Amino acid sequence: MTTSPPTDAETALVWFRRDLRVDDHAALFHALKRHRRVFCAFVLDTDILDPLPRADRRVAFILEALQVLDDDLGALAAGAGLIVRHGPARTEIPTLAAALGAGALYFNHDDEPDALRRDAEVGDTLRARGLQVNSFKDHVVFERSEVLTAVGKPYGVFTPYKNAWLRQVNPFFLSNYPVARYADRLARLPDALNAFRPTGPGRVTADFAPTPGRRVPTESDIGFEPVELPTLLAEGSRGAQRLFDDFLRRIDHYADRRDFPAEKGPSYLSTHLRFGTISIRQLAREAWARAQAGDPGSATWLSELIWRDFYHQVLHHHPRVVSHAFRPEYDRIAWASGPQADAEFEAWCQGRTGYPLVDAAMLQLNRTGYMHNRLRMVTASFLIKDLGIDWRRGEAYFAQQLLDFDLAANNGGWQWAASSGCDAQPYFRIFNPVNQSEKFDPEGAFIKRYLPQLSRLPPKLIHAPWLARPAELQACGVGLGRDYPLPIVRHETARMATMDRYAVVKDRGIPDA
DNA sequence: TTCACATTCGG
DNA sequence: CGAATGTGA
Repeated sequence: MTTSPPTDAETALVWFRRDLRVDDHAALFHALKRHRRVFCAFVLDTDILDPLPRADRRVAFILEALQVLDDDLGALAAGAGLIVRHGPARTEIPTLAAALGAGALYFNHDDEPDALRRDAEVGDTLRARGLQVNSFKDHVVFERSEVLTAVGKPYGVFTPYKNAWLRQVNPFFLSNYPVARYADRLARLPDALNAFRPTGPGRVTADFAPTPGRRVPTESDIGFEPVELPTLLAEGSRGAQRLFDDFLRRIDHYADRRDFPAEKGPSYLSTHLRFGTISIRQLAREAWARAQAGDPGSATWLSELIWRDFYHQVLHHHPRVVSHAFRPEYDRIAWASGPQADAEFEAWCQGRTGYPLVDAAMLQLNRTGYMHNRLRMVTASFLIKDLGIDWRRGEAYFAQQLLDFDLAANNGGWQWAASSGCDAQPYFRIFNPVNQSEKFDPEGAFIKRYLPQLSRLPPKLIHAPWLARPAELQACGVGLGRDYPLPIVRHETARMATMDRYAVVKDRGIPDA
C-alpha cells in the first residue's frame, strides 16, 4: 500500500542567506518548480549583526548585493522582488512564512555550526506548524558525505580527496539550475511588502511597512555606519560576473602568477563565493572544461575550488575544529601569552612587526578587507611560528577583517599553518619570512604599495632592512625605529623556540605510568 | 515478453 | 554524465 504524496502548497518562501543571486540557485529552482507563488526573503539577522563593530565592510557588501538581487527578481517577473527583514532570523522567518501564508520553506545548506543550529530551530518551528521544509546543496560542488573513501570514510588528506572529486564530477553536477524557466511563478509583492521602514535611529520594526518605497535598507537604517567598498566588489552578482569575465581572460596565467602578490594573478572572487553572488557550479564548470582541454592555469584554479569543498567537508565531519586542533595532540602546545605576547599580537595586527612583507600584508588586510592567499600563509606562519601565538587568535582577527571570511576555509587555512589540521604543513616546516619575501615579491613592489616609507630601498635591502648598513638606510631616507619598526623578533631564534614549543606533539600521550 | 534505443531524471 | 525508465517493433 502506498500513500499519495501530499499536494504541494500553492505558496512557498525562499530564504536567501549565503546565495545572493537569482541565477543557478538550487533552492529557488526547486521552489519555483513545485509551487505556484514563490516569495523571496533575506533576513538581516540581528543575532549575527548585533555583536559586530558598527562599521563593517561585509554589511555594505551584503546590502549592495541585496539591492542587485531585488532588481534581478524584478527583471525576472514584473512586480517581484526581495523581502528584507531585520531581526533574529529564528523568529523572522516563521513570522514571515505565516504572514505570507506559505506552506513550504526553501533554503540552501549552510554547514557552519551556528547556522545549522539556527536552521534546525526554524525548521522545527515550521514543521510543527505543518509547513514543508526543504533544503538543498548549493554552496559547494560536493558536500558533506558526497565524496568518501572506498571504505566509506571522509578523506583527511587533500590529494586523494581531489582525485576522488575529479573522478566523481561530471557536467551534470556542474550544470546550471534553470531558474528563468519558471520565472512567472515569482510572486508579485503586495504593496504592504514594498518598503523597508526604519523606525527611529538604528532600529527597524519587524512589521510590514505600509508605504511603497525602497525595499533594501541602507547601513544607517540598520544601525551601521556607511563604509566604502573596494570598487572590485561593487554591484553584487552583476559585479561578480564582470570579475569572472575578466579572470577568464587570464586564467591560463593563474598557475604562474598566483603566488606573486604584486601581480594581478588571483580571481578576486572569494567574497562572491562566500556570499553566493556567483555560483560555484558556474566557476567550476568553466575551470573544469578548460582544465580538460589541457590548460594548466585552469587546472590549478580548479584545485583551489576543490580545496574549498574539502574544507567545507572537513568542517561538516569535524565541527570541533572550530575551537580545537584537528589533531588533538596540537592542543597540548603552550602558546605564548602575557603582556609581551599581547603586544606582539597587536604589532602583528597593525602591521608593525618590522618584517616588510608581513606588515604590508597586514596593511592590505586592514585597509581593503582582502589579503592575497600567499600572504595569508606568510602572516599566519609568522604569528604562529615566529611569535608563538595561538593560531585561534589570528583566525579570529582574520574573521573580523576579511570580506571573504568563511569559517571552513579560514579555519582550514589557519590549522594548515599551525600544522594542527588535516593535511597540514608539517610542524618543522617553518616559513622564513625573508625568504618568502625574496621569492614572492622579488622587487618589493607589493611591499612598496603598502609601505611607501620603504619605497627607495633597493630589492636587495627591502626584504630585511635591519641588515642594511646605517649609511645605506640613511641614503634611502629610512630611519629604522622611526619611519619603520625594527623587527620584533629574530627569525632564527624564534624558529628554535617553535621547535621546542612543538616538541610536545611528538609525545605519544601518557607513556607508562 | 524481449530487446534496442529514446527520453527523463537527478545535482 | 550515467542510471532508470519508457516506447515500439
